[in-house]
Amino acid sequence: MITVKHGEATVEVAEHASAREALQALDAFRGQIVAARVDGEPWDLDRPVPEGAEVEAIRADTEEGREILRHSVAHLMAQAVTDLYPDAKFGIGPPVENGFYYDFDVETPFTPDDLERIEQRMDELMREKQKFRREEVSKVEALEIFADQPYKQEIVEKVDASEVDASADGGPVFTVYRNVVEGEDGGVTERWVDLCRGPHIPSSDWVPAYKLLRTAGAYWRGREDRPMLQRIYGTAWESRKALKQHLVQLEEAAKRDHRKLGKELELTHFPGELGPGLGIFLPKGAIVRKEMEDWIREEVLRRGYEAVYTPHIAKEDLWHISGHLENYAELMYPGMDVDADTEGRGGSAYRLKPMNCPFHILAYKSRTRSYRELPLRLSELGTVYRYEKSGVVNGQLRARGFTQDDSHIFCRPDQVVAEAAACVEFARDLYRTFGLGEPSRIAISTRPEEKSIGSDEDWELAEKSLIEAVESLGLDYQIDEGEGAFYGPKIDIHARDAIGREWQLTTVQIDFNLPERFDVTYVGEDGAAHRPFMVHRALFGSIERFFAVMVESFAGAFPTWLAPVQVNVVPVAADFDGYANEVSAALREKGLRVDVDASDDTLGNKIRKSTTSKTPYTLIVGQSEVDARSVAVRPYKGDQRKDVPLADFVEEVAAEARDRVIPEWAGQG
RNA sequence: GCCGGAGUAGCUCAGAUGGCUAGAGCAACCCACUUGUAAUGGGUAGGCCAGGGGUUCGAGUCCCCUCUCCGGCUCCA
Repeated sequence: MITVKHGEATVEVAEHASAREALQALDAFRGQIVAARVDGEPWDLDRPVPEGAEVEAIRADTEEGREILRHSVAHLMAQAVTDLYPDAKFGIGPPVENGFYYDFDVETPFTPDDLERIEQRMDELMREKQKFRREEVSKVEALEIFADQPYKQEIVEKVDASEVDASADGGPVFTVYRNVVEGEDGGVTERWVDLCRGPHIPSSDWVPAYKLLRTAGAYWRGREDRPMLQRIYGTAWESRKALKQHLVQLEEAAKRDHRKLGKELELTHFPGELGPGLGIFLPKGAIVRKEMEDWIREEVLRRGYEAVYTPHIAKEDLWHISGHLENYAELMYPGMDVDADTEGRGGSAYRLKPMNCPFHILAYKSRTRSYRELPLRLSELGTVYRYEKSGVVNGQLRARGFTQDDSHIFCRPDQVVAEAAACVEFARDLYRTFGLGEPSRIAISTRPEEKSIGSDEDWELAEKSLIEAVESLGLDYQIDEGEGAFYGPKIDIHARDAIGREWQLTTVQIDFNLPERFDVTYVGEDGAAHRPFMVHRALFGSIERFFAVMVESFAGAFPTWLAPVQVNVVPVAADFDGYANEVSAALREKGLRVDVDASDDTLGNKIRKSTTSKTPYTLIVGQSEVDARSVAVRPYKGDQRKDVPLADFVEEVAAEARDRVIPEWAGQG
């Protein structure tokens, strides 16, 4: 007998008892259990537990439980693919957020029909009630098992056995999972095997709900110089209901696509004539954008920033000094040679700016600066151009020309922490104002392994400062190793939209390199020249990107203060156009954006158009409203109200717009 | 950039296996209707079928190249 425990509870079970038996003995096997955790380590339910183990259950409806399920379904999918395409070589198949994938090297890419066939085969495999049998093997054995699987071999080869296990004498260091079918007579047939840490679901028929979603190309190990494999994405859930919910969520996301809504609501336009990643804000989109810009322009001034304006192009030399041409060249548009003579001699090359920093530095350097001036915060809505790879542009979310609400704060080293913290606070205000709530994630990115400049000491100090800044605000954060910019570490702030999707928005970066390269100085109290630190920060990140997030988060139904048309006045007949115009004038007087629909459409159609354009308020006016000097209010969301005195409505909506109210229904579409 | 898919009217889409002057709904414009809470009726106009090459008696349809878009990879604000 051995002892197992679960919190306070302790119980004796037979030697070699499985995790399942242990949990049952502990009365902890309740609900839908997918696996166990033994002394903190994820554990197959049918794997024996050691003496004295702390055993816990992993429920299927937890993130950990779903990961295990998805990983197992990935195995079943790969097995189905191997059955249908015997020559397929398999790559890796991990769980990912909301699903899983598996990569295959196959002759011809998969089609949607193939996915159906694979699903059918998976259904068959599931009915076979295959067990996932765990086995520990040595490196030599692993290489033998995967003799005809070059990608698996590569994974095995890469691992230094001595690192995985101190017993580097050929002892077990890898785990493989064999999918086996147990016959009636106790015989076992092996169906498939994969290299895997596990754990897995107890049996293949345990899968409650799954669906294959799409195929895509993906580089082996994510490296462009390696072969392109065919990836199949799928999802799996603890219940049919949960799967359904997820699929509905995907549909909901598709409905909110800012490219689709941008077109439907006439917000933005991407004419092919401009080229990929270059868009136009149509009048209605421009209003939303202007409201965003107005807010940030007011706020930066309120917070002690000073506005500057800088050009969009500059001589190439500038980008040599800044280091962009050495570290960033592939993202810059090529040079424009101008002023050369007919032989091509002389002249200068110019470049479109991919960043605003050097310009703000030159603004700082326009004269000698004193320590008394610091921190000096320069701010601009700076439009930059980056030659993004053609495959990555995505509407306004990822454009080749975009506008950063960019600021560079020049400060003394002892001011860095406070300035960085103030930026994070500023970002929180921004998210609250725009209906995104509190940041969902704050990530501090450290020095990249390659392509970075500056001394280790400076990097360390800068990284420490950012951590200190976030900690001073009492906020949680995570460290993203090696994800910093080439000139310094950064804080990236993420937020969730109305349907729970996370977006990376704000970036706050510390830079000690550009001040060095441009020889930026200030005169200290001691009369000597000192080097300031520079904090780069963009709170919206990119105005265009944030705009796209707003469109998707509000599903195009903007709160009143952002809505392109805030009030639409609909007279029930031409006789009332005069009063409709009067109503409109009263609202415009308060700075509200109002349309009057004096078209000869039917009332029903006018209301329909007003509603489908997601106008916050539609006012219906006819004889009774004229008589009472009132309006009938039909809000986009909420109850209709009749006989609202005009003066009251004007005050009410003006206040709502002025206070930038985010209504409760925001984000419901 | 790479892998796959797709491009027909301003928008959403029909146009099997090549075969008459390429269709519909919405939007636009004109006419009539003058409306009380989500689509009034009639008419007109609108297409180098993404662009360019080919195959063919004949190409929106088949082949090749280019451009653009979509889903991913990689990268990123």
